[in-house]
Amino acid sequence: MAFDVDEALLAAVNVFWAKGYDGASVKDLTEAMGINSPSLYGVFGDKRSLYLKAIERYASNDACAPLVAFETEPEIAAAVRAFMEAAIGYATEHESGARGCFLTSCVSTSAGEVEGVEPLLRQAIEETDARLAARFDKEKAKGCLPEDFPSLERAKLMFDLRQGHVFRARAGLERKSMTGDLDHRVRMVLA
Amino acid sequence: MAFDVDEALLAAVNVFWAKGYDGASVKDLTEAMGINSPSLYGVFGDKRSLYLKAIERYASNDACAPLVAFETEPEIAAAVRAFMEAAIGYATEHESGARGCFLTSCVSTSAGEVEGVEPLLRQAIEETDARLAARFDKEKAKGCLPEDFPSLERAKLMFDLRQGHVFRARAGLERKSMTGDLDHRVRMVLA
DNA sequence: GGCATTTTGTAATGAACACTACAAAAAAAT
DNA sequence: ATTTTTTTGTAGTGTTCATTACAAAATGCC
Repeated sequence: MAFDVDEALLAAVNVFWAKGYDGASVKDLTEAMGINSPSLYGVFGDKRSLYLKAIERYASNDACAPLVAFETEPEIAAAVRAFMEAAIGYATEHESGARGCFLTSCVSTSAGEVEGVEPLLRQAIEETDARLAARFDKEKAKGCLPEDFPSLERAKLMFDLRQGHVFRARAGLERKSMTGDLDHRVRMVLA
Repeated sequence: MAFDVDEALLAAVNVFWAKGYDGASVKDLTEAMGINSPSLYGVFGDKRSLYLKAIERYASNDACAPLVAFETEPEIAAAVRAFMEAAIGYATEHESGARGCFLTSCVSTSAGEVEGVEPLLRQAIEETDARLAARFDKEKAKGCLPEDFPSLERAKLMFDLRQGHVFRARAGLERKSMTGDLDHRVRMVLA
């Protein structure tokens, strides 16, 4: 039976997320993916290529969940809050059991060692910044935010705050230790 | 000649920082440390024990540089800014060439896999939060901040903002892309 | 100076690593 | 139905891994 490539790739994300690139063996990967190593090499190329594909998949899907929350909530302050809450929830209660964020908590480690990783990280950051800023620009066009509202800087601010939550979650801190100041943070973003 | 244990440990930090725990071989470590493997095992125990000691050393020394900047600057707003600038500088221009922060960019990855790491990370975070909060409490006692100023929450905010810069630095983004909004961030920390 | 300890230098150990080979079975394509 | 492609299942390859052994040299301690 031909295996479901996307399902296998998602399984690979979860292994890399739990163990990092060097800590995840091809045996770990093939077991989680439910395929044999010749199939892994046949379809994905090699371990590093699989890793790059895993990063791309994560960056274009999972990492976007808080973005989607931000984009779909109609009122902007509620949208900022939704982003933060989604990010915290995602980092503390992922269905795979992994904590933090694959990109920040694992892929970062290999940025200087595995060729091709750093550009992907940079791209993911820049695209997230841009996507967050685009929502702010929409609010400005509607007159809900001032014309001189610094969309990109506030987008970066939201992204940076998320990284703090991610690190805390990875270190095992409780969700509720991260939710006490969200009102202030939302105000900070929209000030 | 007996080797300098602290110098060797610092060299180990730099290797682990560049390659992560699994990516750093004992050969890499002994070469950088300038000792032979029986000495590494004799003095430090084994690779994992060395790693834990490297984390502790980093957490009690290097990770503290922005804290020291925050604690030594007499005026509180300038102190907050000094923290941010020191954190950015540290993450982008470390003398070893490493980018980001050892704890966030590398140690995080092994949090769920290497026994003993997660408690150290948690401790480092909590101690940093407390140390930042202590400076705020001092300012409150002096009457420079309001009595109801939420020291711990703002300490956490500063720490979380730092994580954003750390991730960007690790991904290779330029220092100047991170410094455009510091005024706003300082204001929000003290609001 | 003599003895004890540490370090060097080197080699070895057993296991694990990423990746490939290949025949048979299964699935997909025609 | 036949042919082609993919996958399974298994084993093998050469290298690397963390760690230990051990003799000789160097250093530290009394």
